[in-house]
Amino acid sequence: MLTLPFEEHDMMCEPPFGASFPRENTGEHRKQDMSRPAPDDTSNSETKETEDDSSEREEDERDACHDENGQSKRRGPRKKGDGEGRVERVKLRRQEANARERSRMHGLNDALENLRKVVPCYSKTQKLSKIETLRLAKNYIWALSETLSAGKRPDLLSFVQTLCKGLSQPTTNLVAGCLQLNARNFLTDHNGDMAFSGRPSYDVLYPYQCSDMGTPTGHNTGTVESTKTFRPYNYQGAYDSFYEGASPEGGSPHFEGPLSPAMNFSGIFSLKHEDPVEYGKNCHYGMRYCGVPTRGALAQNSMYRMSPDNHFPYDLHLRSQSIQDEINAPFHN
DNA sequence: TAGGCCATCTGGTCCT
DNA sequence: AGGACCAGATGGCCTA
Repeated sequence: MLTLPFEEHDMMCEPPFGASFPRENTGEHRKQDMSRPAPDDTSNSETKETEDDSSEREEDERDACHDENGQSKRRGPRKKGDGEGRVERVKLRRQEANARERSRMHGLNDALENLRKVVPCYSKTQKLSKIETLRLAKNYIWALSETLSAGKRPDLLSFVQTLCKGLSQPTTNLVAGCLQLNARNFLTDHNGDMAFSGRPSYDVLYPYQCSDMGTPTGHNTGTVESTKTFRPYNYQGAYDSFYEGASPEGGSPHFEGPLSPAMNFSGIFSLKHEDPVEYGKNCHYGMRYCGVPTRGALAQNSMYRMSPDNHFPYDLHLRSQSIQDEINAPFHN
């Protein structure tokens, strides 16, 4: 059963046996196919082979099978009619199989895209790679499981360290950027384990101005676009959102805005989302110096904000003093 | 230009 | 027999 329409294709130009067979002769045809994943490309008239061409080629290939004496290696009568019909059926089945395979892979990619939306670092403009998406999702699940089993709020750093475990450097930077933390603090050691490097330097403490929600200064391996579009993690000290979260399947958020992390980090986590515009306004995530004009407004809403008198290593200041104390505790000890 | 990522084609294998 | 799934090969695109 076909799930997608299919068109004539040049696939039969391929060598008859095995994808590993050298394809020097098919390179030009393949170039045109590769230019666009859409199945319609297969209808390209320049690459399309007629049935007659195909049959003739098969005949040529048969004739080409000669021994050193020029004698054909093929024995017996040729069933030309049946052969053509069979070739046609084989060709048709191959086209159908290709269409199904494309459809299957598209479904797989759709699922992966949905997964991207529910892991902490999501952007329409700069997507995580497939492998990184899977790794981050695994880490995310692991981190959430740890949180649940511990039965208490985790500290931000250990959570992010778990989140970034095994991720590539660029992805670590992106995730760190989403969380408004510096990637250096989450770098893996030589064994692949996370290693916290200690108190960050000044540029880590004050990596950027409030107007920019991007990746921390000096660690932006992403594009300029990414620094504008990644919305930071929301480390929010509130359990109440936990049961409000939409299911990843049914409530998968769709942000038309620049970006959206899929969750709040709140000790307990949820998929609750805020207006993307508000993310830009609120400067929720500390690690940024929030400008004076917005500071007053931020005082009520920001999870973290710069504060000259607090002792948190990142100079983060929590809205809730109790939460702040809890998170700061490990660093005071 | 090399390397990473991706989409697609392809043949093999398993299952219904 | 035919569909689903898988892995290898290939070439295009993008970025450092």
